[in-house]
Amino acid sequence: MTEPVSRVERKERTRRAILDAALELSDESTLAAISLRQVAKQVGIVPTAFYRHFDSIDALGLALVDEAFASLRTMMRDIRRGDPALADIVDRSVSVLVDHVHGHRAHFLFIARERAAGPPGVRDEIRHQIELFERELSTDLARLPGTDTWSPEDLGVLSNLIVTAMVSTAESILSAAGRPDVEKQLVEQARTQLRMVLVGALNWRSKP
Amino acid sequence: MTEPVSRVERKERTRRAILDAALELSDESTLAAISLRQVAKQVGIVPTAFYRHFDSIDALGLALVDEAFASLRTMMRDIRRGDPALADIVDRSVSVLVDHVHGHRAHFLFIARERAAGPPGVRDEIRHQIELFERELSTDLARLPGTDTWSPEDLGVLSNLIVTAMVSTAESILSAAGRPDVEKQLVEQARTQLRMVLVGALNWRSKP
DNA sequence: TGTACATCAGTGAACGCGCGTTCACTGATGTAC
DNA sequence: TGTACATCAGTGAACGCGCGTTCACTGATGTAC
Repeated sequence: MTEPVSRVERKERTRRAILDAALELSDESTLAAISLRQVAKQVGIVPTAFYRHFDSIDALGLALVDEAFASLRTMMRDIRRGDPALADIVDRSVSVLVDHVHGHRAHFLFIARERAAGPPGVRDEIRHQIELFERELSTDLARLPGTDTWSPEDLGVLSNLIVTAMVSTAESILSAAGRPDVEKQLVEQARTQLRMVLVGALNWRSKP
Repeated sequence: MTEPVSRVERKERTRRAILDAALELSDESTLAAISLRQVAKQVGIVPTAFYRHFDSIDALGLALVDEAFASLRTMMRDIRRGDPALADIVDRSVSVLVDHVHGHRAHFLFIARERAAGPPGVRDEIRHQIELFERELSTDLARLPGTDTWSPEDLGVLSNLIVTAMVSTAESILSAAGRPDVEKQLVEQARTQLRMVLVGALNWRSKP
């Protein structure tokens, strides 16, 4: 019993299949090295049908960036939710990050690769989105007790340090796929790093 | 008056030209997206002559990784030299890093790109080399006063955090090329981050 | 409800082009005697 | 010093292949009346 499917719905399914195929293919290489024909073949359409959905591989790349960061924002909301005590903020944050890396493996891999090697437009967009994350984190940090004496600059610097460390943690976990012992060690390392940074932060006083 | 040139010397010059051409081309894209023919054209040799020097673009990539890390080791030696007091270790390290990023711009760019998006062999080699750096840094850190009570694990974790932050700083500086005000801010940020981390480290006690 | 027409996702042939790799070659440099 | 031969970096033709893009098309779905 196959349901009847509208034209719009069918088109959306193909679009979805193209995005997934591109994600999967760039898993083993990078968007810059993927051909329109490879994507079409993987989807099971003729190469020219690609143009019904995207103008070029680059345009497809920008769509993937949007998707990936949408899922990252979900993650940030997950971390904020519950308004946890300072004591377990580290454990909670790392756990949520690790869960999302597993749940959105392809998206994380895509961002990690294209951040460094994607087409210029894609690269800029990723850089910009990460900056937005840092600013959001700054705002969150300003609400923590003990940061009253901090300058806005130092808050930004701290938030950049944390985001950098977490991006690096996510990348390491991705490359440790299939080795649970290595991953466990990486998770422990991430927690210790965040704690070290927090110890530094709590003993920090901004210059006047 | 042109000097006579030996066959060996001539070959070495062409090899050099191939490496430089690949560095320059991967500047705008990534090794995975560069063709043997593009490299040959840039060098001014016929495509087949490439094989006199390298088996494939991947082999060329590995040679570039070796080169780039050789220059990074020079940098590490520069930082260690002079056995500086704890007080200015941060300023010295950041200054040396920034100098080397400017002096070896192409190599740093190459590593930054290929670390995330290069051919698997190249990626693994870069990862391995960065690990070696972390271990070296661990050894250096163990010599600092105040780390007597630290476990080897925590030393490794700290050294990973520092290397991650410095890699990220190098990448930011590269993408701030031509904007000295932005770069100045990034350098200041790197210094503050290292100081924050050191404050954290000095107040840290490893679990028993 | 039935008919006639419009829309448009996907098709398939065709194009010129750059790709990696093979092969037999050339001619300057190097070596043995 | 002069000659005969070996080496080997670079040449150039040729190959089959996958590339992005064009174009006119098909036929199922959607819409107007």
